[in-house]
Amino acid sequence: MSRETSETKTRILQASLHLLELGGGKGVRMSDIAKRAGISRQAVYLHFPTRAALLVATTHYLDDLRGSEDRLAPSRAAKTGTERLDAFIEAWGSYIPEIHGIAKALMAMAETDIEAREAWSTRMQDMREGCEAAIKALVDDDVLTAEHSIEQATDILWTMLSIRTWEQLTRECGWSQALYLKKTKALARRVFIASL
Amino acid sequence: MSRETSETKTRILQASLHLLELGGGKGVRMSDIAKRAGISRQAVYLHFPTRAALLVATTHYLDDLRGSEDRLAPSRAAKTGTERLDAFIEAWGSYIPEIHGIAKALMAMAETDIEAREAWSTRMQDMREGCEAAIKALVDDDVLTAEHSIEQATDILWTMLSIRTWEQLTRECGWSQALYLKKTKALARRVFIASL
DNA sequence: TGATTACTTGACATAGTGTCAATTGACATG
DNA sequence: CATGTCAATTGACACTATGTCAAGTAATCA
Repeated sequence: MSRETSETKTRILQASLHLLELGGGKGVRMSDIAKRAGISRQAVYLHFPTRAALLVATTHYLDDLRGSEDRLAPSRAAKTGTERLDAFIEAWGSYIPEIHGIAKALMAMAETDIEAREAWSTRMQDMREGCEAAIKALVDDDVLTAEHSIEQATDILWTMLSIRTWEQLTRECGWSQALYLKKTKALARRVFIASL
Repeated sequence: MSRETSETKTRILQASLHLLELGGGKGVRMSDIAKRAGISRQAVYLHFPTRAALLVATTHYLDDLRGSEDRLAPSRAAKTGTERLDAFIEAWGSYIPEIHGIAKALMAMAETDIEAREAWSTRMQDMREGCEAAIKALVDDDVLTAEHSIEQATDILWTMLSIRTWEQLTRECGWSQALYLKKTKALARRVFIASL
């Protein structure tokens, strides 16, 4: 929306993003970000009122950079419900590693900070809409498993595709990104598609 | 193992457990615990060197209280693999709400503290063994879906039964505990059992 | 020349963990 | 009774990180 972003503001966002991506979201302090942006710690507060606000702004900055909307184009263009499900998992699942650092920081912050919690919640709600659209495409094709309502199926897909689930499978279980994508797609088909 | 737990130590653990269960793991401070145990904040450190150590000790205390081992008896006694899978989900899934508060605190601490991370990791690894046993029972009955190796099936079940997944479904999606159990069992059958 | 803007420096408040030293009260033992 | 020990108390302090405030500087614009 609002352009007119000052050069320094952008430098701060770049610094924030870089450190967050690098360190996997681990303890990135205001002073770290300031140092990398080449300004004093206090100057950061001239642009962002709190750490939470900076983290939130960083996610928006990342979205702008990576064009999160465009990623969903193939999903929306899919001909069949099954294809759409696959495409959505591919798109979101491939986006996760890129946003993981910042997501982790925001999730941690959300434990204590309301602003951060709401920002995170909104983002996840957006993602949920993608899940719902994919599920509805299955319903349109009349292939959704009978045992799930649309809402419950959406809940399940949303949970399968959560960042925490991705973390557990790739970090704790050591799955490669490719394996994660392949298995998640197969799992989703098995769970949601009736005609197997 | 080591008995000889002093009365005060026990009071601290009780206080810790109570506050953690109550507040859902939200910001329970050393001073809160001390106050509830009826001693000074500094006195807590006479019994537990760090907050992390206290949290870890609290989980062990909870296990002793609730007899986490006994819960798995029905699972181990199950006749068929499918029954075992159901019984394991029932046992662990019912345990989650009881440990959720302390688990959340420990998970949050694990982000920064090595001691906490290792303690948590060990507990989750224990749980994973239960998953593996359930999966192996399916293999023994020759009903495990062909597409999963034992290890991958274990990974998937482990993730399905993670605390994060429970949190998402019951907290974010508003599922009741009963619905969570029912759906999780159904999902596990659908994913792992071939002869459907 | 003077005002405005962006930034700097240094000091400070606050919150929470963890440490330390000096002290108190209870109880046990020679 | 004297002594020592143990558990706990109090108060002070170090440390880390966020966030605030005031005073000063340097560049730019009118």
